[in-house]
Amino acid sequence: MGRGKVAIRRIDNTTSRQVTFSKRRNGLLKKAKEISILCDAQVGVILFSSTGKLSEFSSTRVTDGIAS
Amino acid sequence: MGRGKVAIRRIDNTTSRQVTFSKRRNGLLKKAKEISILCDAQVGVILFSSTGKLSEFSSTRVTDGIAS
DNA sequence: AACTATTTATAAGA
DNA sequence: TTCTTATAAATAGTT
Repeated sequence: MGRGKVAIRRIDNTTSRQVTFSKRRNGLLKKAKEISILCDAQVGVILFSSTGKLSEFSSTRVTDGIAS
Repeated sequence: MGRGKVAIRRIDNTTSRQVTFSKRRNGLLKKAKEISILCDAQVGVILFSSTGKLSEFSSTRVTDGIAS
């Protein structure tokens, strides 16, 4: 999508890679949430950026079934 | 996307829900793979459909760090 | 399972 | 780095 077509290979430029990570992470988490709601599915997503920053989504609270 | 705009709420019709799950699962797994390659990120996605079927993606082999 | 009309995501640019 | 917008990609409804 976007102004140009992009090949799926590692982005060499560090800044571009981080910008793209931020944008696509938001998109991925949004879609994970949508499919969990639309389709009544249980979904978990976890990402570590190349700088080690964690992002996650889960359709059910992580404490479910552990304690309460 | 698609012929009509769709509200993000549970799809009541079972057939439609399963069809949408298949389509969106494919899209989600594809995007997970793309961000892992483009951005050199570690990514895991796991889905259980409402019928209990499992789908998953991980950017690194699940055995990494467990044995070898 | 294929097909498109449309919506949505997003690559570049500002 | 947040906002814009042209364009690629995903997908809802259809066949």
